[in-house]
Amino acid sequence: MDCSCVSDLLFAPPALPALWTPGFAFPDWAYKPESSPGSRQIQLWHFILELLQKEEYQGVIAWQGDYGEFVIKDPDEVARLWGIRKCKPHMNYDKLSRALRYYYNKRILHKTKGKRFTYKFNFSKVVLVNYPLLDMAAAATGSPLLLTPSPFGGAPGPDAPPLTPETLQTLFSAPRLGEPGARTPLFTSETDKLRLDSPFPFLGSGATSYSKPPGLLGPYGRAFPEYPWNFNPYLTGPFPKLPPSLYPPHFYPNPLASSLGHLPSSGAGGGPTAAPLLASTGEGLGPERPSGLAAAPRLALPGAGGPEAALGGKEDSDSELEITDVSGCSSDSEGDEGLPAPPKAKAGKGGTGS
DNA sequence: GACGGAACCG
DNA sequence: CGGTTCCGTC
Repeated sequence: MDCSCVSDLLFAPPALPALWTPGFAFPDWAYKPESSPGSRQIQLWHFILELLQKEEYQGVIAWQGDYGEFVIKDPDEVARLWGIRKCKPHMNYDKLSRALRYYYNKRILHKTKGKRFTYKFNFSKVVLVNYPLLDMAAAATGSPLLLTPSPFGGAPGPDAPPLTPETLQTLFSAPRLGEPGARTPLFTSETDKLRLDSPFPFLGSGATSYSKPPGLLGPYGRAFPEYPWNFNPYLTGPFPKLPPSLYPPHFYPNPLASSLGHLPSSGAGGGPTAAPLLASTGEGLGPERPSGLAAAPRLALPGAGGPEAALGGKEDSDSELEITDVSGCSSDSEGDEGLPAPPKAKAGKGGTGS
C-alpha cells in the first residue's frame, strides 16, 4: 500500500527569510502544486519538465519546435519513467496522455496538432506556479506581464501571455552573484542521489536543446547551474525568498521592467540587461518570438563567463537521476513486473519521422 | 493517435 | 485535487 517512492522525497525548503512585501495577492492556482503540505505528490508536468531538463533523456523527450514545445520521442519510455515515479507499474502512454489531456483545460499544456506526441507548455502558467516571485515582481512593477486574474481568485485569464524558456532564463539571470563558494550544498552525497528536482526545470536545458531557430537562441549554456540561494521552486509553499545579499532590490523590477519595455536603468554592468521579452502573442497568434531574445542571451551565471564555462568539464559528474528502480514501491497490488530497470540506452534513432 | 467521459483512488 | 484506469469515438 504504502508506496514510498524514494524519488518523491524532496529536500525541505530552507528557512527562508520572510522579507516580501505583503499585499500581493496571487491567483490561487499560482501556488497550488506544493502549497498543501502533505499531499506533495509530483505532478506530471513537473516530471515532464524534469525529463526535459535532463540531457540524458533527450532521446526520450526533448524540446522541439516552437517555444515550450516538446516532443515525446519515446512514449513508452516516458510512460515507464512516469510509472516508476508514481509507482504505477502499469503506466503507459495511453494513460499518461490522458493525464496530459487534462492539462488542456488547466491551460498548462496544449497539443500541437498535426505533430505526433508533441505538446506545448504554457509557460506563463507554469512559471507562476513554480516561480511566484516572478509574479511578485510583476505586481511590484505593476506590470500586467503575467496573467493577473481577478483579485477574487477567480479563473485565470482567457489566455496567458506565453513565456518562453529564454524569457525565464533572462529573467532569472543572476546579477553577478557572489562567489560560487557561497553556494549552499543542498544535498549531501547521499541525498544527492535522490535529487530528482533541480531548480528551474525548463531553464536548464529548455533553451538548450532548442534546435529551432539557430540564430535566435543565444549561446546559452545548457548547464544551468543551481542557484546559490536556497530557492527551491518545487516547494514554493508560501513564498520563497532569496537572500537579500543575493537578491538586490533592483533585481525585481529590472527584469520585469525590461520585459515591459520600459526598463529604467539596469546596472549595465552586472545587472541582467534583459531584453524585451514581452510576449503577448498567444499560442500561434503573432509571429511571436521576441526579437530581443537574440540580443538577450546574456547569462550572468554564478561562475560562468559563458555557456562553455558553465559546462565546465563537460560530462560533469552530475549525479544523474537514477529513476530506474521501483525500490520503495510496494509491488503488491499489481502483478508488478520486476522492472529490472534496464539502462535505457536510447541511441538516436535513424529518422525522426515527423 | 488523439480526444474526452466516467468511475475510481489516495 | 491530480491523476489512474478503462473505454468508446473519431
